[in-house]
Amino acid sequence: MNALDISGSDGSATQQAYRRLRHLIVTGDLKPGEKLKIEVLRKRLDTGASPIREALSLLTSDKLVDRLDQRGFRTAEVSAENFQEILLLRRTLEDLALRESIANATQDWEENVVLAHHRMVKAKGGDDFEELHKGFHMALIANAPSPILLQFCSQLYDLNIRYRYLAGSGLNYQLRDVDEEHASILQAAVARDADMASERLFKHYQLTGAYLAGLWGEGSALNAELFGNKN
Amino acid sequence: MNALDISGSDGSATQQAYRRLRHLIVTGDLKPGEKLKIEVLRKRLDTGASPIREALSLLTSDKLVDRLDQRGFRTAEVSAENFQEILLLRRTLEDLALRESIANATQDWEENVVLAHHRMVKAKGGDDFEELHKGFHMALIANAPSPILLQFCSQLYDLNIRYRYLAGSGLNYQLRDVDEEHASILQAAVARDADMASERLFKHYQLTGAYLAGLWGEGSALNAELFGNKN
DNA sequence: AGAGGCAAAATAATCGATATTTTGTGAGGG
DNA sequence: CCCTCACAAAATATCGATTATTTTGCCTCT
Repeated sequence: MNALDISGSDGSATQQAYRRLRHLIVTGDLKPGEKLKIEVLRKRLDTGASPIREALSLLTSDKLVDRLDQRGFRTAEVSAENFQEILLLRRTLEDLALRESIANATQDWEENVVLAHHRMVKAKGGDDFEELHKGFHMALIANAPSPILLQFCSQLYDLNIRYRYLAGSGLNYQLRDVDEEHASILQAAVARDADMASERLFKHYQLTGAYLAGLWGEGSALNAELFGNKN
Repeated sequence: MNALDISGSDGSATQQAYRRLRHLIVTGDLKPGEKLKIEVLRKRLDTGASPIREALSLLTSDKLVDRLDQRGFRTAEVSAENFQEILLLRRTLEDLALRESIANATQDWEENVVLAHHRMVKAKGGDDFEELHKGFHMALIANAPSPILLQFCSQLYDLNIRYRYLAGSGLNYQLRDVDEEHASILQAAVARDADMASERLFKHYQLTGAYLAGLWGEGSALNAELFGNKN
């Protein structure tokens, strides 16, 4: 790669393709269940077939893409059951991780959490809010001495935001006082109060879940996305 | 693929390579941290570079292989911490899954559990005991309405048996009365007694963990495997 | 008219070769 | 004597084309 290449492209062609495809899927640009033809993607991303293929393999690990034995790839289907499962697992696993993280609290960890929160608040409404929001949640649990658990949480987080985008992004997401919820979790975590932090995180998820589940019930746009076009 | 091809090879070259590499890694034939050179593996498995590459990508999802940005692949490292984490996560997640599985018990499920147990007992000492043992454990939790959770359990199971092989297989594994442990779990599950099944499963893991951890303490062969050759 | 099967097209999987990157080695300078 | 830089060798990543598989459309036969 040329050293002068300015585009946000670090890493190999595979990595680029991975990030771009991931974004297309998470944001719903590539629809659930849509067939992913190598040739089409190759042209769209202007790269070779090998990087595409490898990127799709990587996305398979993230459960964003399904591989059909000799019939290529397609984006993972979505369903109410899948959504509920993700929500439930997140609550369980992040609670677990949060408790372990606080149990092993250090000053470094605490400062990172504060920073992550600050950055998230500052970026409210911005383009990279989503990323920073994840950053905050991951920072909270980052001190759990359990890399595998953390990776599960990260993966579930990504699966979840896909549903958020399918539900019409987080546009009117701020109806609730999410800021206050975040702040109170931060405060409990910094105070090393695992029970309180856990309780507040749990409530945060409960509300988020109710919010998104609500979009389901009312003949919403989400249903169209979910069951409309499966070309 | 030729229709007359008799070898246990269904599926694509990639799938074959995946299964064979997976076996080589889990059984310790490919040592922890060992560099996986495409060219070497290509010759060893007598296939092309592309299938090898894709198989390694798939194994990355299973956490059996690490991908180093532009420096190829190597088998995942092992460590006492990693082992303990796997053990702990398995206990937590399988307990969760078991309770959900029993809560949704059906006759089909019950019969599958009984069958899986029978097959495992029958195969004691046989070549496919390992596979059937996993079959039993997965059958227990299979009724949990949570495919993602089940997949986490399956993955953790595989990571765990890798350590068992590294500890010198399960040769003298039968010192404990594992049969009795399994039977008692089966009995509790069939009786729909979630608490008792959970308690017995937990104890089963505790004993297994102690057994394997014991191999660690005493200047064992495991340490040699773990810290000996990292070529 | 419908079912079944054959042929053609589309698509995925695989291969062989090329380009890029990393790693190892040795000479020159501090 | 050690460190740094440049070059050479090795290995990986990527490309373009070939091969194998699946799907689609059409035709025949009942």
